Amino acid sequence: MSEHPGFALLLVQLGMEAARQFSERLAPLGMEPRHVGMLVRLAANEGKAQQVIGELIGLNPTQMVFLVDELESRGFVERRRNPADRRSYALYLTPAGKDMLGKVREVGQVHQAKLGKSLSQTEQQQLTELLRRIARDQGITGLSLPGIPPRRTR
Amino acid sequence: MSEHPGFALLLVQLGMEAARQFSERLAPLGMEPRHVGMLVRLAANEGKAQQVIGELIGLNPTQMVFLVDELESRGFVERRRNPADRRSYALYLTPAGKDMLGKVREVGQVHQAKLGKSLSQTEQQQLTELLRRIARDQGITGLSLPGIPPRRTR
DNA sequence: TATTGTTATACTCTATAACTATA
DNA sequence: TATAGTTATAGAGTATAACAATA
Repeated sequence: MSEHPGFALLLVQLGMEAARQFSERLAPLGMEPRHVGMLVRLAANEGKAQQVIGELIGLNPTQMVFLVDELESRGFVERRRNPADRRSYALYLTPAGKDMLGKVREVGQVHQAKLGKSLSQTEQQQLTELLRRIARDQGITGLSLPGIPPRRTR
Repeated sequence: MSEHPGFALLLVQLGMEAARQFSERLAPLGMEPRHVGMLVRLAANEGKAQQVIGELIGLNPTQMVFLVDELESRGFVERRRNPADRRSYALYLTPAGKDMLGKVREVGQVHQAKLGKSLSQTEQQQLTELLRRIARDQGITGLSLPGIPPRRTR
């Protein structure tokens, strides 16, 4: 087990390492993985209610409050009252948020390139295909990133 | 990014899922991933000092105290005073600890089989080979499992 | 004085429950 | 009464610092 780890253990270890490196590479942008999950999901679901977006990312209402607070205070996300139901907020990406999302995607590409630099292009495609098959089989659909929770500083 | 995730994101997501499932499958044995890390490392390093083992797993002296406490109270690990240096403890697996390690390895095999059930044997070998290459390239050698920390109940 | 293992403490993360304002 | 979002609080997880025994 320790000498010749199988793919199950390798997945866990590489997953942790990939997350750690991604987090490190996001740091210069002042972003963390949980912010990325939010921006990506929001880009595909603008105008939906805060808690609806939260369910898509896998965050509860409480976590959403702080995460949206952070991104709103940095001008990446906007809360707009829904006139039809004044209890709920509709969430939108601001232009600055879209810019940041672009930068984050670039970081993601560099990140993946460095992670896979010992594999050929063909091998990277093979790997992606194999992992996708497992993910589909295991019912992994959402964009769940290590859910480091929001900080309490308003 | 959300539509067709690359292997970097897939690694993170599958790694988290694999860890979650492994943890679930260990539960009937009353074990958690951090215990497994300890037993596996200890099997290959019996008689070494507590803090030396700790470094191999990536746990600090404080965490080691609680983790060894847990495993010792369950009769899987034994602390023996080192006559040459009475400050340090040499750690050993008990027979019960070796039995448990065997069961844990079985769980690990079942776990991997279920995780890879949508891949052929050949594909599983391909995947393992590709992941090993990345792990080697990224300098991942140790047996680091999600380091859920020990509980404070003595 | 330095080191092994231990204990105490503070800090962060996370989940849950209580609260407000609208419905 | 129920729901969206918010705030408060308590429990776990984690890192760090202080401590006792031995070297």
